[in-house]
Amino acid sequence: MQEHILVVDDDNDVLELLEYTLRSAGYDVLGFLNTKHVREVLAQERIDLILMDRSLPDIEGSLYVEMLRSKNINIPVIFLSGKDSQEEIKSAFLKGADDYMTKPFDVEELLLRVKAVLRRSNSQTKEVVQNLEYKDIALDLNLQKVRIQDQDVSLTKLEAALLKLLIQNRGRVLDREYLLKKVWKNSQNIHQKTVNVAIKRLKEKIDPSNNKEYIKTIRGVGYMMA
Amino acid sequence: MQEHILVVDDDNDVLELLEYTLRSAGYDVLGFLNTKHVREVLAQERIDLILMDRSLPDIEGSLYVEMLRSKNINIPVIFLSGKDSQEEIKSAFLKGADDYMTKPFDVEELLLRVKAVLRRSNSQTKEVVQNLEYKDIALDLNLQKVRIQDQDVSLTKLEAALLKLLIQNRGRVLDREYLLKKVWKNSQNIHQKTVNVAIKRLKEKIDPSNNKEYIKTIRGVGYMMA
DNA sequence: ATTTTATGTCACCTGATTGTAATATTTCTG
DNA sequence: CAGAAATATTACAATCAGGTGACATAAAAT
Repeated sequence: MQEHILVVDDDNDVLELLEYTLRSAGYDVLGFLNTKHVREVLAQERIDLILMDRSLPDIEGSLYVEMLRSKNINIPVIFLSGKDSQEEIKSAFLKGADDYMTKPFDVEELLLRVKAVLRRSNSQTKEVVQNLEYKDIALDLNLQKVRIQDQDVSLTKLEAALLKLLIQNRGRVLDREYLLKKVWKNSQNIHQKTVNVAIKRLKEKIDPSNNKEYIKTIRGVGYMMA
Repeated sequence: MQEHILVVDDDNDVLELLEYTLRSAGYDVLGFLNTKHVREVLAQERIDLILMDRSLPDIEGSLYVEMLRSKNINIPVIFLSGKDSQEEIKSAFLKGADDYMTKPFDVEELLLRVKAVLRRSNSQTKEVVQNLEYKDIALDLNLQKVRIQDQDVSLTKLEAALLKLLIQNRGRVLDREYLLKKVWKNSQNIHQKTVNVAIKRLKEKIDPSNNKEYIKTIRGVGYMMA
């Protein structure tokens, strides 16, 4: 999957250079001239690395990173700075930097350092898939199977995605349009009837004798799990 | 737990300075004047970080690291070097460096960079280059061999890396994206289908008669052991 | 430099999955 | 209860995911 890099630099020329360079190297780049909206973005997007100028209009970059670290946001940070004194560099590391480059920097070296930092930090992100439960159904999203009353049933990708959504939204009716958007994602021109069939197939898997009523049909609307 | 740092520098004065500095900072330090016994040490001890001079008597430091990386030894490395040209620095990163400091260096900055690298890599490289077992498979990572029911089978680099990852994550499904990142590392533009072929070849090696089911395919997701 | 080995890619095959359309059944309304 | 609308069921074709063997290139060994 593409890696996402957030860049903050108040010099528009430098920012554009960084954006261009990183995009050319295949990264997804979000560039900002100040830190105003950075918190929101971090809350909403998956960011793998932050490149940050130190001298920003609103706040000193390393102070901002120190604040992030204090909020337990441990995304790797590489500082870019015109200041190259030992003291400046050391204080940046103390505030949570992963690397520090002084301007003017060689873009190739920057790319290599970016890569090096990502290599170390990424593998740390072993996503732990949480499993969901509903009544006597235990959905294992890792193995894509359900355990129902000590019976293991394996699901297909589609079935697993459907069941996950239903369990996550238990008590809420999910209409076909919503299901198509969430489960079938970008696929174009999928008929709403397709949902009916998919639900039917899922029902058959998790309740072959058809006496459990895990999934309820809400006529005229969609489906739900009680 | 105390962290173990291996230092290689052919200048005895520098080596002693590094040993003293790092020990004072609470690390366990193993110092060497050349790379002769490094491989053995790596095989026996848990090493968390390597500090390496580039100009060594027996081999250029970055070439040595490149060799280690090619053997799937991914312990973080910080280079120390008198050479400060862009080309030198870039080539070091290309060969697998995590950071690069030019001599003469500020010891405090060195300590901070050491700390930064260790912070990122810690959870990852906790294990010694150890041998792993799974059922009746014993994987020897140093010799790149498996012993299966008293049969020695030699593996390729790729096969060993794959099998290592699978065994380490037994019970967990590893998807193709994850495998590409961990096993194929930085290589760009590798097709996900390539994983299928690699797994197939590994299966063939460790289970020629194809009746053991060591590696299970989870359709739509990836592969797992157990 | 030559030979061998390792590895990525491709084409093809198989079986599983899934969308669709045709048909049956249920549910709702009057 | 009849008729219409919604949903369930079934069958079938298209697609897809993964396995397999062949081949070309890259890497390693000699």
